Amino acid sequence: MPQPRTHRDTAANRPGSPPAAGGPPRAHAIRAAALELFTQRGYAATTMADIGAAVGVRGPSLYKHVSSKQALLAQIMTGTMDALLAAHRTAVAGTEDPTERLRRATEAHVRYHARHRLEAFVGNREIRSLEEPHRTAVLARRDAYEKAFRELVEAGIAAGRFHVASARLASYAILDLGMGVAVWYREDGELTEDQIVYQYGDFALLLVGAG
Amino acid sequence: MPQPRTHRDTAANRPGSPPAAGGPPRAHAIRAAALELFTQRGYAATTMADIGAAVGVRGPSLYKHVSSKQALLAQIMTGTMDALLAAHRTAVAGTEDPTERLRRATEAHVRYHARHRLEAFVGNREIRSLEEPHRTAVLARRDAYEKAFRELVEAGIAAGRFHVASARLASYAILDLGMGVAVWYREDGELTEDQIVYQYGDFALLLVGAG
DNA sequence: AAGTTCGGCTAGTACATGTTAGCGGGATCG
DNA sequence: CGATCCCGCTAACATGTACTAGCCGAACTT
Repeated sequence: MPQPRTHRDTAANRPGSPPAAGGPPRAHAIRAAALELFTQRGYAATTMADIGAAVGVRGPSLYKHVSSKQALLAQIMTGTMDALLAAHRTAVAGTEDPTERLRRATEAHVRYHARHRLEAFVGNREIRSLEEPHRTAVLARRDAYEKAFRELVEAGIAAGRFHVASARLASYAILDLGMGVAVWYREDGELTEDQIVYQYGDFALLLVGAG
Repeated sequence: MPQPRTHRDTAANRPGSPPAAGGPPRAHAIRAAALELFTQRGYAATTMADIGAAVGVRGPSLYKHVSSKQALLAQIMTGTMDALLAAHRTAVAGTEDPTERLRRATEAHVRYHARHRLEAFVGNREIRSLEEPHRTAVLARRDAYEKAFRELVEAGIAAGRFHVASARLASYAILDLGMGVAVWYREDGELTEDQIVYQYGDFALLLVGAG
């Protein structure tokens, strides 16, 4: 028999807690816990009770803050894709030089996958767990992102600055490099974020035969 | 109420079917169906009934041929890692030249991920679904594979043939390239297996600054 | 002080799923 | 021709899980 339970008085529980940007703080903590668990175990293998336990609450209590497990995933995935696209646009906005544009886009890509590795990891792997209409929406953004990179490479080829047989293959390769970072990067690893970012930027230019 | 069912008479059902290598033909068909479904939906989201339906049989009937869903996954994963390690050993056996060894290892890596993309895909993504002791066994083989690549790069650096800041980073990059292939490669795509293999072999040498 | 809101909790519902038990038909073997 | 084996089936079991219903205490509001 479970013992009788009374209310817990955690820091996040107290109404006096610091009001965070981006919605109620509790909902934010739940999304963060879900993100971690989705990364570790996968969406299907994560239960609402697991997520609840991670924030010090029973499974059903989560429904006071989020509408469903699927909504939790959808928020994570669409937010991630939007952030990635925004980072890309900012990166390429500053210059018209093809080499510099590709370098900056690659650096932004890799930096995002290192700094937000959980989001990027889940964003890449759980597309199949997303139900419609969110899946279509996320896939559309993914395609747009991929296309943007491919066009960057094509522009460099057209300008005679890049020398590579297939723009498609080169852009896939660069994108895959970044996604790999989200898999193995650790903040306490032997390579710093900047080291990886700059090195991978160089790799991208080598791949397309620039300079 | 479901209608009464009688025995189906599928090709794979008839005892006179061609005896295939590698065990009873029915068990092989089940593994193949499981592989495809694990790829599409993930291990946790695939049910025994799904696998059964793919081979024209009810879920429980599968237990006449396999011992459990987990065993199905374990067979796929350990078989894949063994095949990958074997391909690597064969690839590097022919020469002592660091550049040529890295090229051949990369080509073998990429070719495996293209030709056996389902196995490679599941092998990369479902490690967390593997229970002990299989998970530890597969991870050990994965580490060995990764280490073999890193040592290939280190050997080239030591010989003064490669010029790259971090052997670890370069080997991760090369391995990630191959894994990406398993995600997007399609037999009917616009790039042939050989085109990808040779191009990626070149990419690997560019990354490590050979030549 | 009374009422309202917030956000926990337990209990319960509806359903899905891995696996076992046991049945039965057809092919093979002696 | 009878026994056995192979391999399908349905039924059932045990468990797990997303989510709903409804209760209740504490804090905030007026």
